[in-house]
Amino acid sequence: MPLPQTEAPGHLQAALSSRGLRLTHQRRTILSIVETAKQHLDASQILRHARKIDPGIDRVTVYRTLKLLKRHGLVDELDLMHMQGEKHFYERRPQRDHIHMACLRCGKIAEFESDLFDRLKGQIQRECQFHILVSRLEIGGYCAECRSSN
Amino acid sequence: MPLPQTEAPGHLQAALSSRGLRLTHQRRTILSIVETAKQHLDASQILRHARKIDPGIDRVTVYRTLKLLKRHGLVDELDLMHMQGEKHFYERRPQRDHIHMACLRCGKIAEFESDLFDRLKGQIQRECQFHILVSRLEIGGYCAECRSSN
DNA sequence: TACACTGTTGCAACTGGGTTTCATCTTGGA
DNA sequence: TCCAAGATGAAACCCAGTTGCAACAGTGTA
Repeated sequence: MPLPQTEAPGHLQAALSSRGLRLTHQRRTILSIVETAKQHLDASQILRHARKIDPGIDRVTVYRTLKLLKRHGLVDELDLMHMQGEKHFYERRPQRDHIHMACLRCGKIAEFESDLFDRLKGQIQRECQFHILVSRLEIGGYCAECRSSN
Repeated sequence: MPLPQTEAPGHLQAALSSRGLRLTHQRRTILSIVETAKQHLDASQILRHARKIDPGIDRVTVYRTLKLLKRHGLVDELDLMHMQGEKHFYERRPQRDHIHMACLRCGKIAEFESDLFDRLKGQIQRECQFHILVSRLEIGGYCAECRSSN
């Protein structure tokens, strides 16, 4: 489940400091991991990566930083249909929202962008008078490979 | 956040027994609660309701039954944007999928059905060759009342 | 109606992701 | 360089959900 290439390296750091938040070593470390991740990582994976750079970093700091990033809309939290227990996964917020499709057989996660999705959100904003801040569309089912094989 | 009226009372029980699953007292109790719920309930609320009918019922049984119902596609599990910690909420699976909108200010949950949503899922099935079993679209933001007041 | 097979229940102990508390340390502006 | 506000680490904690196991109860069969 590769993520699209980082649009702007250092973007998260810039976004944090422009909001007047402190850029500590630990935050820089965590930010760079989230920013360059090739897959969706959960908190414990982020911690493991972070400790390769800064062995003293604590899991509490990872949780706190992720919470901060989420609160500022810089990362999105995913459940990926709870395929792996209650873990949450994180990805930097993309320019354009996408849909996550989780194959319940092989576990692969695919992403998909769609005009229809954008239009749907527009419809909701208009018809429900609902101001959207976050949206999460997760789909569980079987991917093309798993459907054909067997 | 009222749920639409139960289409077929006893439907969940019928669905379970038609699949060859045992209809125990405890299951009947839990099923009737889920079936007639006026809001989205989490496991502990379901347990509390169930104990009014059968005081001996154990929370483990509630968890196991909800898992069973979910596995058989009879109920859907919702996160409601994690507004209340890591609780999961349950609703009997509706005829037609709907979107959940969670107001991050007042906590109200609204539901919305849309042709665009159905078309979007159709597009995914076609273009991604992905066979959809479950889908969950949750939106967080501000509802009409919270936008206007203040 | 009784039997027996097998799935289900209740209990207690456990798991694991995430949070709280608090003393200590660091950041970034003056 | 100084220092107040904010961030960190360590340990204890919380709590939703799970597991292992002995006892129990539906359901099909005779």
